Amino acid sequence: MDAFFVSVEELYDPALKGKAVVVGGKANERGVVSAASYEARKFGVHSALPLRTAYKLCPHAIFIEGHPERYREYSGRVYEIFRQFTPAVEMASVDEAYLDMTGTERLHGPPLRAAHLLHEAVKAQTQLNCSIGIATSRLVAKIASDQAKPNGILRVLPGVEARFLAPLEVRKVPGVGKVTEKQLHEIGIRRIGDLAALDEKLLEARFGKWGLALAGKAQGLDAGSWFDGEIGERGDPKSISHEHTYGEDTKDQARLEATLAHLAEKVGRRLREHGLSARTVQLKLRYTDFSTITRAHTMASPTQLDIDLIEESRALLRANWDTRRTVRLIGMQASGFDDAQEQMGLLEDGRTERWRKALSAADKLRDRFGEGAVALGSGMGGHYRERVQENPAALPGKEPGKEPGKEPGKPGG
DNA sequence: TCTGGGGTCCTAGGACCC
DNA sequence: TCTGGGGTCCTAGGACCC
Repeated sequence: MDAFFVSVEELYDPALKGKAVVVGGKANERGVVSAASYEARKFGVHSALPLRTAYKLCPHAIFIEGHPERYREYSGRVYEIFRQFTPAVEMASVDEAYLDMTGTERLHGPPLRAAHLLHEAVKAQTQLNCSIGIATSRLVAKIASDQAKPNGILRVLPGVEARFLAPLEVRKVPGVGKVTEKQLHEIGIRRIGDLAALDEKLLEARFGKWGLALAGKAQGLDAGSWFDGEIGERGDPKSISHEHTYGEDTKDQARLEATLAHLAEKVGRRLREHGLSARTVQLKLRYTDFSTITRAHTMASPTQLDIDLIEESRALLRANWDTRRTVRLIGMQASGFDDAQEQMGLLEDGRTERWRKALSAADKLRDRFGEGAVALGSGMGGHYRERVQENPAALPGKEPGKEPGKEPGKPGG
């Protein structure tokens, strides 16, 4: 999709059209640009640029927070359109997909014709622009679609993949970022053609397994890369995480623990939505100097309960936070998943069952009244555990309690 | 410039087991 | 007693993607 977030925002507010628009947050906030309109890009604004820098480059731009729900909704709509063209659709991200069109020629005609129909269908049904790359591998199709932007279609005929790639900068290869680019430049490789001309053994010696994959990519092959394999639905996630960067760094323990509890609830909720239980909980801390640590703990049995995630992550915080240092970011991640359904019934005791029911009731309230509707009574001096033990069936977060901090979405009860 | 948030994959070392 | 080899699991960090 072209300038996806900005384009969706324009559907809701047509006055934005043709203007310099930056999605990602306010101009003076900590954060980076998620998407910039083509007008804003003229001033050098691009995604991943710090918002404060974007403001300096383009002070007249309209800065908006963005609406992730809207992007997910439109992502779902385009997915449905794609599915009318082929059953083999894989959403690679919210605004990017691969379609395996093998064997659809009788239905949709030759590749360029099919792509044109697809382009029209997306435009007609969503009013959004997209760009399409057509090729014999995902790698080349992706690069072709980049080259086709904005709002274009580009086909790389079978057999000319390497010739198409040769003049492009190595940075265009997905997987080659700042670091690899620099390393390649150091040995005199600037274009994909240079890479293709290089001896595979040399690349392997210098970059290991990754070098071998790189050699394949230079020829336009998917093999050895992460999108090696069939195009199809993505399975369950391998990790679920949330993190938060403070507006100003903090060393207030109560505040850190309150934020952590809130993050753990969000992670717990998503585990339950996916029907997953996690064995490993990871804490992440970023200090003021931007140095970042992660500390993990693996439990004997998996969980999808907020209370377990809160306790695990809090223990990690207490054991690993260097209290002399101010914290910029705190985050938590759950991984090491088991299918939750299998666990249930087998291991579930009375406590676990009551918690699961209470949490699913809370999840339903959040569905109806929004994310801030309910929260576990955590960060209130750590007394929730005792209250729970007095009355295990109590709905978590029912009592308003005192506001411990001003973390996002922290409700009044 | 002053650096988000949600992910994936890879590497490397250590513990532990047979 | 001066020290194998293979495998798995866990942890920490880092590159990279959108």
